[in-house]
Amino acid sequence: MSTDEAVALLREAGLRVTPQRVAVLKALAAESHPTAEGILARILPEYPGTGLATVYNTLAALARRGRVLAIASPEGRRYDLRTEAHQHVRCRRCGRVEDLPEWPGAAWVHTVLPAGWSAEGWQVMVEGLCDTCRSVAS
Amino acid sequence: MSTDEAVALLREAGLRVTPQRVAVLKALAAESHPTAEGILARILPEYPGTGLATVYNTLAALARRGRVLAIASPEGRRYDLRTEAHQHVRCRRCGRVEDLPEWPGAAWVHTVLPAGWSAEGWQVMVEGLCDTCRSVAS
DNA sequence: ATACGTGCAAATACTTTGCACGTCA
DNA sequence: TGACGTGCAAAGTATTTGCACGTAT
Repeated sequence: MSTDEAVALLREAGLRVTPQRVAVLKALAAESHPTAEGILARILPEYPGTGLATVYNTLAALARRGRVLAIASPEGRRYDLRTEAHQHVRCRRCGRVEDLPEWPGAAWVHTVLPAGWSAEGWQVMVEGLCDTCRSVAS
Repeated sequence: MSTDEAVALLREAGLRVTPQRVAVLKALAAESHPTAEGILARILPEYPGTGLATVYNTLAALARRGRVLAIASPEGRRYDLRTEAHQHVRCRRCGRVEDLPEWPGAAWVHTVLPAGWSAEGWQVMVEGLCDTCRSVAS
């Protein structure tokens, strides 16, 4: 993601543009589903002194506005620049997360909700082992 | 779940039978997808003094043997007596989780994995608002 | 100018672990 | 009896919050 794109995204979201926020967005685009720590690690070389709290604050602000998706997993949260892909595979050994192509079950969702519930979205999480972890010991 | 069923489940899993573990299993059966705290709260009246660590230990032991499923969500983990249902709805306001009937497209999973990955399971999490939260303010 | 964002540190969960004692098999 | 489980407390992690200072608009 270019700086200009990051700036535009922040403005559209109604957030002030700061170098740290631009850096968070670039880190989100550069790495697939990073953790907050992973994002910070990517930012520090360019902006030493950036605080982890700022990363969390930025992610929370973006998530509240629907620009970023928080993915809960047993190894902690990971973040995703929200695209239309809400289906992921997670490696049970290393926690890595990757996208999957679109899930064909969207119509099914609306036919099976318990009475009185409404659906606003969904996530599919496939669990398995990634290429790297499979090639290492078992 | 009856005491006898709980005892049988523990024996099958190769775990020692203790009153606390039986109580954890009964709590899991009595409440839909409780949190560790919720399980403890349900146990305390009958077994005052039970420790939260014991609940976590029991859940971890059962999860390791595949008798219980840990469900990660932004509001923390919830636990489920493992049945074959791995599709859930979660209320975005109160965090409640309920089961959905089986999604008929399991075959899809195996056709979309990234190269080199293997799949061991999957979960579908639909997000929305539950009946109670919908009827309260917006 | 002023509201919002930042960095630090402290606070808050939530979950795991160490240890001495008790108990199931 | 001996290994495993329990309860308590302490230790980890992960995330959020308070506050004084800085900066984007």
